[in-house]
Amino acid sequence: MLDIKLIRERPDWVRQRLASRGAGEEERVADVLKADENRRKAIAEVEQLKAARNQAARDIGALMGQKKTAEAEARKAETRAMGDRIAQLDALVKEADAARDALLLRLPNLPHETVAAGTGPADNPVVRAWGAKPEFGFKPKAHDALCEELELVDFKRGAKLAGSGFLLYTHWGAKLERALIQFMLDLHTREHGFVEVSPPYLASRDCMLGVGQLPKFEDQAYAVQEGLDAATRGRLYLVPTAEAPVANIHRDEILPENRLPLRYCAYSPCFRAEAGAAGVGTRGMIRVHQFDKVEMIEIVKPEDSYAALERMVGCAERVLQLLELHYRVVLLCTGDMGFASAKTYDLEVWAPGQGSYLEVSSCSNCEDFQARRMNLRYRAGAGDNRFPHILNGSGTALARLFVALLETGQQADGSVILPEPLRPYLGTNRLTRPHP
RNA sequence: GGAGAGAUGGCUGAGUGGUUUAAAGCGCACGCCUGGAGAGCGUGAGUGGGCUUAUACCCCACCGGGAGUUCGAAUCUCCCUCUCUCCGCCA
Repeated sequence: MLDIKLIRERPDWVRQRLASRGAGEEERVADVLKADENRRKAIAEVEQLKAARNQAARDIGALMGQKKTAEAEARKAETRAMGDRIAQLDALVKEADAARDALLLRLPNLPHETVAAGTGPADNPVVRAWGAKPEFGFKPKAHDALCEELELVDFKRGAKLAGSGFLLYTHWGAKLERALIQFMLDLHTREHGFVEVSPPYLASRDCMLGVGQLPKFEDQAYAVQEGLDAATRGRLYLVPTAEAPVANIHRDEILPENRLPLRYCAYSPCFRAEAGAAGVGTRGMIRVHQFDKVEMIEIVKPEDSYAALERMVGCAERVLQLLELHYRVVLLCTGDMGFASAKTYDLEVWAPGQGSYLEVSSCSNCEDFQARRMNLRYRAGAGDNRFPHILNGSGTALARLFVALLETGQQADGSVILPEPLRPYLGTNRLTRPHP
């Protein structure tokens, strides 16, 4: 969430940065300022009364001590009415607080000044590309055909088990999925300095609010219900990304400065309801309700966060480089960025069978937007607690990486050659039909 | 799921309605002392908010979370969460 003091002191700048997202959010700034003013007025009034009540209580205590019972009773009687007034005003403060927070929690982060202005994916500048589109002496197949022929994924039965958008990996497909997860975790922990964690796959509402997944995007999450008790729905959510639990590991803490940067990586399945997304990308495994992902989270001092973002993108790129996949890096423009992010790079891997690039990683610097929501601070010095910056990045998302790997490695005979680093994990250098 | 016990500041740990609107010890920071260190002595130190040029002063709130009783709640009542012990169920 945005710093209310920043909004108070530089409302025009905040409006201008919000406007760059092109969603009209800048119109909410006036509402926020009004709500903030209401809140402060209510607080000032009730606190004055409370100070008076506290003084009265002290006086009564002293009178009782001196056995001046009559005076004490008289003082009690005149103080009694104050309690009701305070209760009323407290309720007003609570209301004003909630009103302000409701607005603040729905305002997106401010795009960093280095982010290109734009309105959609077409305006995302390509920062660099690595490798080249592979050449084939034949017409490359799409991954769904390869999956069926090599029995890597059983789409039909996956849908039978949980509905459209759920995958049943089989034979080499299941092993390849597992191998990719392990390969990426090994890479990030051994070479990139991340600490591996394995979080719960359900996250509390507070965690979801903390990363900015809620309250705006409730329709995209799977809310679970505990047993038959419908009242429990909305307390826990299936994680849409490991970012939700992992970024919140230190919520409500004040970290010693020397613990930063904290670098975590985690595997988790990711569950996305993505209501009403029929049409584009519904075929195969490019857009599904559950996919696997290895996520990187970094908590850093503010002055280090943009260098950390570049580094994190490099860590994600390293995965694709080692797997010998052609990809490009794009900088998301102001109109295409996620809610919590100040600056985001996407990695798009080439999928020859699709004839298009697929997003397999998104690395974002959320600055202090999330730290503020989750009340995570670090001690920069005596009496100087600050919000750290939090970054997240996929390193990388599966399913689509799986697609690119199959489509890139496919051979004329229908088999798929694996890049060298995966071979030890699978015990083979080539995927073939599991049986004749 | 059932029964019981517990949750206090960085840690330990007092505190069952009012000079305790959080004692004491340890640890911490600074100062004095010392050639230096230690010991000793002294001082200080939490979080958020309001008011502010101010991380100064003053004020409000915070003893797991929420509600209540009261002039006044760490303390009494109710609900919830978490931890520990035991029982049941379970991979």
